[in-house]
Amino acid sequence: MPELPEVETIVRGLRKAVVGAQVEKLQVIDPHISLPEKEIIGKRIAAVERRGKYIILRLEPHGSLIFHLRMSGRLLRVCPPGEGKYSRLVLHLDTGVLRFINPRRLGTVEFSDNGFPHKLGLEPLGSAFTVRRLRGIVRHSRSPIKLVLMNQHKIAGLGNIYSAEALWRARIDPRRPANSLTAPETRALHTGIVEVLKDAINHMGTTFSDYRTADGDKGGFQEFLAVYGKTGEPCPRCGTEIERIKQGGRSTYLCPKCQI
DNA sequence: AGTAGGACCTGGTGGC
DNA sequence: TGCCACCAGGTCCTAC
Repeated sequence: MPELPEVETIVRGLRKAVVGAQVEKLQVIDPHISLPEKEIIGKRIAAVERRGKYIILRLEPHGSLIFHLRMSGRLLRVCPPGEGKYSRLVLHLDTGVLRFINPRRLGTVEFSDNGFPHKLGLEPLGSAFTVRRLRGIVRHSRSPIKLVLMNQHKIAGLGNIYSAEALWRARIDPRRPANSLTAPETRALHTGIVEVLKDAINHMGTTFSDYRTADGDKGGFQEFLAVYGKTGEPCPRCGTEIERIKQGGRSTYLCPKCQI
């Protein structure tokens, strides 16, 4: 469920609380999870980082635990009453407990001893993500622009909500072939992406149902969505009814009048 | 190269 | 209450 802003919020919440903590015990509840206990028990957490939608707990002196929450996972330092039901892994730290909650079991956790093992595209909030680089990404594909934005090998961190919202901000129809975007449209899209992600981080992400911060709180950005999940409601810019369409098997929301 | 469909999993919701 | 269809912040794989 979480996209970049939600994962970033979780990472910031964890960072404050678990950096420097020592892992005392691993409680593996889901038999699908296999971790090398010897590499983890007794280690201290050196850092908490985000790459795309992955959460990385770096251990001292080497190794890391890498989580991906997929659709419904949570990583909770504070677990509200009754919400520990789908705990699949519990990390007992000398400063408290960290729960990996994963109701649909789509989320993953793995140990890596040699860096980050996944290939990902540009970080949209990194300094390398320039208009120029976005132009380079966009003009080599005839796929619909929304699918390009959601491709983690190209840009890492955008998912269904924020790609739809960024396209609305840039007034671009999500079905447009990526390589049909003009230079001004690409510039507007770059701005839309960066700003929607920053705005969402400032509100601790978007909570529909599952997502919680590491402290168990809901995000607040759902109040500020323009199109996502707003079928039939008026476009905040022009008042036209928001439409829902399907792309790549996922719902996309758009304003049929001001996204062209 | 693109795109559709299914697989992985489980739970919530709305219609009849 | 029961059953059914469809929905879900993700990603990977196969097949036209």
